[in-house]
Amino acid sequence: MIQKVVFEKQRQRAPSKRALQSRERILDAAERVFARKGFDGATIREIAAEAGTQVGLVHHHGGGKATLFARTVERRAAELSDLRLGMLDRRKAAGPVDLSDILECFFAPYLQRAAEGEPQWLAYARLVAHVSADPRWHSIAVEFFDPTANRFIDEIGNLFPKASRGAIASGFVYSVSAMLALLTSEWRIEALGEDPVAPDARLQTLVSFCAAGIAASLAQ
Amino acid sequence: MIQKVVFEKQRQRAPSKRALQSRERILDAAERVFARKGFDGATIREIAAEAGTQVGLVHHHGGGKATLFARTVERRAAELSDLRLGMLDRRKAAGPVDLSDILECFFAPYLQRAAEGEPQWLAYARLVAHVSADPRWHSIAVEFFDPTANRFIDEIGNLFPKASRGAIASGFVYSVSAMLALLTSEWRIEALGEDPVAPDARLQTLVSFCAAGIAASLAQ
DNA sequence: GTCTATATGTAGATAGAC
DNA sequence: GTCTATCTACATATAGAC
Repeated sequence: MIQKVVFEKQRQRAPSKRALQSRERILDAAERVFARKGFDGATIREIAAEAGTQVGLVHHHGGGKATLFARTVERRAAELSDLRLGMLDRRKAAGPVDLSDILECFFAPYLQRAAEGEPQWLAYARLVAHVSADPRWHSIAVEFFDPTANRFIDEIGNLFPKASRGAIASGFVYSVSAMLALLTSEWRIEALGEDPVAPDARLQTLVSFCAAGIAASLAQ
Repeated sequence: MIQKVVFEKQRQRAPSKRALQSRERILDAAERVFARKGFDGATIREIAAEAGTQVGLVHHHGGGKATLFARTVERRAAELSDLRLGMLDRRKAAGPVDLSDILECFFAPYLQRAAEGEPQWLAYARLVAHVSADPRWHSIAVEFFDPTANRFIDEIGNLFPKASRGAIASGFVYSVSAMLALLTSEWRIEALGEDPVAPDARLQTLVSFCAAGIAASLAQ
C-alpha cells in the first residue's frame, strides 16, 4: 500500500521528468558508444548498459538502431549549426569579415567545446568522421550538415567572386576534414611530432592552415 | 559423371596455382568488403561470397577476421610506401626539392592509381580513413603508416629547420586527411559545389592547398 | 514508462569428409 | 586446399506483465 502511494506520488510529481531523463541518458549513452565503436560495432546492449537501463527501453525511446543513430547526430548537428551561424552573424554585424574570420566562425564553436573537457563533443567528432566516410549515411550528411556548409561556402564565395563554387567546396571539405583530423587524430599528431600539442594554439594553427590553403587553391 | 571428370582435371592441372588464386581472391574480396562496410559491418560470409569461396576457406587462409583485416591493410600500405619513397628518392636525385615536390611525391602515386580506374585503390582510401578514425587500429597505423610518414615529415623539416616537429606533424596529418577527403568525399564536394570535379586538376589543387597551408601554419 | 522474457536471425569459428 | 555441416554466442526486435 505504501509502495502504491509512493508510486502514485512519483507519477503525479514528475513522470515526464523521469522519462526525459531516461531519453536523454539513452541518447547520451548512444552518442558515446556510437562514437567509440561506429554504427556497426555498437550494440543496443552496450548502449543500454551505459545508460543504466534495459535493452527494451532503448528500443522504446530510440525507435530502432538506425533511428537512434540518426537522432544522436541530429541533436549535436542542430546545436552546433546554431552556434556557428550565430557567431557568423554577430561577426558580420560588427564589420566586414575576411576568410580567416569565416573559418574561425566554423571551427571555434566546436573546438572550444571539445577543448573545454566536454567529452560528448569529442565523441561527436568521431561520429561525424564516421558519417562522412560511409556512403550509407549520405542522407544524414545532406540533411543535417549541408545547409550550414552551403551557408559558409556562400560566404567564402562573396570574398572570391571569380572562383568557381566547385573549387570553394573542395577547399571547404578539405578544411572540415582537417578539423576532424585535429580532433580524432591528435594521438597520431603527437606520436609523429614527438611532442604534445598545445591546446591554445590549435585553433589559430588550423585557421592559418586552411585559410592559406583555400586562398592558394583559388588563386591557382 | 561429367562433372566429376572436370573436377578431377582441375585438381590435377593446377592445385597450387588454384590455391594462390584463392588466397589472392580472398584478400581482394576482403579489401573491397572491408572498405564498403568497415571492419564491424563486414562479414566473413560476405567476403566468402564475393571471393566465390566458402566461409571455412576464408578462415583457413585469412586466419580470422581481425588478422584478415590487418593483412588487407598491410598489403596496400607496403606497395604504396614503396611507390612514394621511390618517387621521393628519384626527385631528390634529380635536384633540390621544395614543399610542393615533397607533397606531390606523397599524393601522386596514390591519386594516379585511384584515378586510373583501379577500384581497389579507392577502396583502400576508405580503409585508411577507417583505420585512422578508430583507436582500435592504432597499432596498424603505427606499424604500417608511420615509418613512411616520418620520412616525409623529416624531409619537410629539412626545408623548415626552425619549425617544431609537432607543427610539421600537424600540417602533415591535415594534408593526409585532405587527401583522404578528396577520395572518400568526392560525392559531397560535388553536391556542395554543384559541379563535377575535374580529375586532372585534383592533384595540383590538393598540392596547392596543402603546401600553402603548411607554409602558413609554420610561418605563424 | 519500465522491466522481464523471449522470438528470430545471423555472426565468427571449427571439425571432419574428400 | 577445399567444402559441408554445425557449434556457440550474441545481435535486433518485440510481447506482455507491472
